[in-house]
Amino acid sequence: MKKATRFGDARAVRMNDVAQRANVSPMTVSRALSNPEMVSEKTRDKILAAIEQTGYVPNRIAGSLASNRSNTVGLILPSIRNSLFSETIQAAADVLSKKGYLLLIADSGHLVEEEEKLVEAFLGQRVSGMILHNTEHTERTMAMISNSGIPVVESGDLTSHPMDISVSYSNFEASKAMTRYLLDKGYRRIGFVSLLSKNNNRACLRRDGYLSALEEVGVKADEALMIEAGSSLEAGRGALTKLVQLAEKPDAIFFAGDIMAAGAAFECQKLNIRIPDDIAIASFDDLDILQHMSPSITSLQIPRIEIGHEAASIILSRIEGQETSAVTKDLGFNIVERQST
Amino acid sequence: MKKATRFGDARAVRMNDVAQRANVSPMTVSRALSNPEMVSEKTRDKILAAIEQTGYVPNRIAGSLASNRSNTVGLILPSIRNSLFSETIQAAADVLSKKGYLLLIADSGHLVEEEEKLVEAFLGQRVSGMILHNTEHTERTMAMISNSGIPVVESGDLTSHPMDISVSYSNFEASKAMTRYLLDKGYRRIGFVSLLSKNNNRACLRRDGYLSALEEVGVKADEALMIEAGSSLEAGRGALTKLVQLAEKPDAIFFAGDIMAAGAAFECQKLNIRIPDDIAIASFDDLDILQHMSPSITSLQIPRIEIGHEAASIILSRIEGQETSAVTKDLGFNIVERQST
DNA sequence: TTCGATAATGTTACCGCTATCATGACCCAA
DNA sequence: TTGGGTCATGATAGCGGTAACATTATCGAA
Repeated sequence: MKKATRFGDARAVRMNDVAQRANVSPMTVSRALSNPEMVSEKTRDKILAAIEQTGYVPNRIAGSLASNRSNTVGLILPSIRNSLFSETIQAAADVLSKKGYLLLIADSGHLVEEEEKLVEAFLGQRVSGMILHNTEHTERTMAMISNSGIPVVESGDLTSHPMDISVSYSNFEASKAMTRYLLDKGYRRIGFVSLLSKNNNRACLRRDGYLSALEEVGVKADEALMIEAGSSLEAGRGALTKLVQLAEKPDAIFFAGDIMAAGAAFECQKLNIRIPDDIAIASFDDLDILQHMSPSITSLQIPRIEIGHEAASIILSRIEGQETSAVTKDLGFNIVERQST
Repeated sequence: MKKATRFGDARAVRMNDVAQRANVSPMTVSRALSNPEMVSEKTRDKILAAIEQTGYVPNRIAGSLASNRSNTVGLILPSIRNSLFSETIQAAADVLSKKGYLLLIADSGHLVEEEEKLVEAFLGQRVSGMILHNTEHTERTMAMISNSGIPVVESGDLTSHPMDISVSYSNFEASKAMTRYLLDKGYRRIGFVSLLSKNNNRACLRRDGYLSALEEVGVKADEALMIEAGSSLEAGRGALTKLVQLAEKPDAIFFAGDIMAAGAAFECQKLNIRIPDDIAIASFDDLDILQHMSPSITSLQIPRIEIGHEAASIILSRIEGQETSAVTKDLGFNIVERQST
């Protein structure tokens, strides 16, 4: 069965066509486009005119094949849907597009096997670099990456053993710091609502940070105060409901991710639980809405834009041949204190 | 100055290498990968083993060049940052990745000139299709697209003259319907907070829908009730503040986009303005948080996921050669009535 | 036995561009 | 005048695959 390629076969204008029209060799056209200064002004003008007339669009596929370079960079996220990432994506895309690079984006659904497939697909596209918002990978993923020789940034967490480049903040330290902050405020029964820890290393690290802070201060962790919830307003409400029904209620709750804290705050409003008098609330990600709620909610400010920006910048400088050997860039975090604690 | 290509020159394994190791011709390897059923099982096993051993990753760039097909689809958004789009992106990515296609995403910053550049870049990559979340384009953009012959979906608004395929809902009708709904509820001084209309056709269409509804019912539009605001919580608060300070206060406000209604609701809380008793509030996009707030906020439910899904599906079927000539797919919208009106 | 259909594999050319080296034009100092 | 430098351009040979056609092996029916 022959596929009816009814579309896409308007035979495209090639460099050769432009060359003929301009009365030069294809090579000169190529130069006029990628190294204009190597071509005399007169010739260049002729060529540009010919391009204009023919509507020529250079075929980067052919160019990439011939030059063994591509102008794409791959980005793999655990979930595109999570709007927290959109600032990171945008920041990366901005930096890259300024240098003529395009961003290939894909979604691993938090699965390392899926990530493996995507890495392979990206390498197949001969991306010039990759950003992985994840620090756990399959053996094969790591083998493929180290084999490829392209710059790769891991950005989900600051890892001590990056494959190549690490640009992030420490989930463990951030979580620990926020817990410390609550402890310093005098809270002692601190609930901890984790993201689903399955397939999510960052969720585990945050929990460990929480536990570590408690331990340092000598507060015994209480399993009953630690629950997991999906990343939604709904789940946040549910978690809050559960925790306030305990016989020994928490005096504060640290929501370790996403939008859960907002859901919980909404639920408090509904249940007439006063924040922070009855219960304090702290959040991990500093979503815009947290500062607008009444009361406004204390949270960790994560350098999301900087991560995208730095990751892309480092990749670019690597591509351009700058050494910048193995890099680990800690972009830190901030505790933004608000009314809720 | 020679660029130090210290990275990326681990000379990659080629199909030829695999072929030699498996004692077959490159062509057989190619077939084993893309049409396995054309190769005998024995040969296929040999080839797969060779691939495994060498860690071969097919070069899609070369494949695309030779076959004149690519496995990428381009998506251009006015702003990646706007989290409203993330569901659309994800839905499209899901559909595409199931068929082995990758998504190139870029951001036009609401500028048609930027869109033009991106379209050119995408065509340069020989994307198999494109999705543009916008219905206004430069002459050149349209020329390039119609020239390319690839399937292109416009998804920002249901337009009567799509370049090729239109998958969306009608901003005009949606806005009009919501305004009608408010009018039917008995509200007569209805404020309208628009997104910045500059470079944003959709914002204008929504405003027109609002005006049209008013006109139909014979309510005279009042300039004082119509203001523009950026798409942020902050801007929503500001808009509300302005409107309630008017001598003749509105009895309802329709926030025609993004997250502004939530900001306004927060502000009401702070100012002790009762919703809907003192003022009713309606929102255009049905963000998750609107249904969780107290009071919950009436809004228009836009088929964001369906748009991504349909757009990608139609493009795929076009690529595969199905006719589906010029398509206009109206995915509609829903008014979700809640406590705020 | 022989021929043609079918399945499995190979050969060749070429996709559209760029790296590399070769060439020609021009200029100036010796 | 001549030789060698510089600048602008051209010719050639791939990049790593795949389309299209060619070839060989295999097998059953005539």
